[in-house]
Amino acid sequence: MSWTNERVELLKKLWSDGLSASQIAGELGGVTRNAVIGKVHRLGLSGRAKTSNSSAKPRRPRTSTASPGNSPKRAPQQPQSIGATALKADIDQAPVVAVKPNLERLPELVVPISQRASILTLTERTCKWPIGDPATDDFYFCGRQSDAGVPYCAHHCKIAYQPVADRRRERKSIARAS
DNA sequence: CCCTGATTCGC
DNA sequence: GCGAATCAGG
Repeated sequence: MSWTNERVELLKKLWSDGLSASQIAGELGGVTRNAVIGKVHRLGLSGRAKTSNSSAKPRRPRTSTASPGNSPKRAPQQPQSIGATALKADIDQAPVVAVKPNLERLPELVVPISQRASILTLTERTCKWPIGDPATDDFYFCGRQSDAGVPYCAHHCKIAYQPVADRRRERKSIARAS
């Protein structure tokens, strides 16, 4: 992929919109976030918000990576984990909205504020399990680490994708208890 | 580990 | 000019 005018314009727009380089790379397609960052710099539009005062960055010289003689051959683009992709496919089929069972009985774990995510900070690998009431300020997403392509952290995956049989059994035992 | 942008330098 | 590799930092 080359940097056509259209792609450059889109890059400029998304960058000024505050999207991260990796997000922009995803939008554009066919480029890595490194390519995006490189282009941003060449365009001279780096450094949006984040003034980061001490702009003097001593940058160490690169430790020479390959001997000058042999052709280094870039590593192939990592094709995204097959396992994660497969799992994502499964999950996409799962009745995500329908689950979240017995929340009253399952004490919601407390997520440290620093890890909580808002709709704006969710990424491919942050847990998107909603906590609290969306209609109030007391609402956030779990935001902890999740595997690539998996929408929830390990804890919430357990809850969300608990086998139906288990849930039925659990529901029965709850009914029995009450 | 995950992520972010910044920089270098072979191509 | 391009962007992978690498760096520094959160």
